[in-house]
Amino acid sequence: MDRPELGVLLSQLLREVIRREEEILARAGLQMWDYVVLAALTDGDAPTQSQLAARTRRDKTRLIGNLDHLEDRRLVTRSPDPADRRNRVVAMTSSGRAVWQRCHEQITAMEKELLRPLDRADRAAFERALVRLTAVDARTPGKGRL
Amino acid sequence: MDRPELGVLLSQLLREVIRREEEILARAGLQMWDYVVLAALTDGDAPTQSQLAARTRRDKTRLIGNLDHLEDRRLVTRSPDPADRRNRVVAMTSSGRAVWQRCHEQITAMEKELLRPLDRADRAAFERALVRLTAVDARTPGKGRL
DNA sequence: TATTGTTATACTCTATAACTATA
DNA sequence: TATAGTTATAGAGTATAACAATA
Repeated sequence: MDRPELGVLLSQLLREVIRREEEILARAGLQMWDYVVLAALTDGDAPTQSQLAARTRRDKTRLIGNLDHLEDRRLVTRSPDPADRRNRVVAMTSSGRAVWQRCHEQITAMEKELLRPLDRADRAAFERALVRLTAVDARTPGKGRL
Repeated sequence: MDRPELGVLLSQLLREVIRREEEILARAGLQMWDYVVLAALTDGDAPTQSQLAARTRRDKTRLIGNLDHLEDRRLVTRSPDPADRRNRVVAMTSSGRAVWQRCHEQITAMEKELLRPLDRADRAAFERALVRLTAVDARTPGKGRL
């Protein structure tokens, strides 16, 4: 059975996911990449901005605007590391965590709604497949638009 | 069971698909969007460029560069419609079809390789799910970077 | 006047290269 | 000298508006 190419299917689906996600994030005053950066801090503080850039697969220079925005809104802090004052430790504030959590919950609900057309088995298989496929190979560095 | 958000998984996977696809297309001297436009013509000629733009969900002005490129390489033709000479009928040449076919085969092989980590049932479910999910809602018009 | 295809302009996003402050 | 973070410059990609040809 012939199906459209993966590139077509995936870009179409991702576009829709982004559209719905931006709607949610806009209500919280966040842009997509703000949220990505914020989300990367739920695992724990970033010892340096470069490290955070690598974690989010973004260029360190592109990260700065997001951090400025998040810091202005008191969702994260940048504090010089006393041990090496060139480094800035990036940490989530409690307010930042609250904003992230609210967004994350809404996104989870959005995803559930999006996947509703699938029956339970297919949905499980779909999610399992996605996780499996993205675990395959070493991630490429932080360039590009995705 | 918690999994990463769909946006993360899909963008990661799409990035990898694009990376591999660009490698294939580069060998044929095609850019990604050239290929998308070319592929859209396998279903049949486009009566107007606007119609082709809609078909590929691209802006009509962004289409022009691709058509210039494809026409230079004699992969498509643009001919004024005698019935309404404002319109240009866009058609694939036989050479264009051959180039497309070769790329398409390589891409199909690439996809098979990419999906190899999945067992047969999951792979089928994954493809079925993708097709189902992209059929859900009316496609958004031709703006944006995806 | 309206429409198709094209060109021109402005704007956004990304990549690269300076620059600063620490070490 | 080298590194983390920042700022500045240039380039690519996209959106919008103007334009020429045809209806």
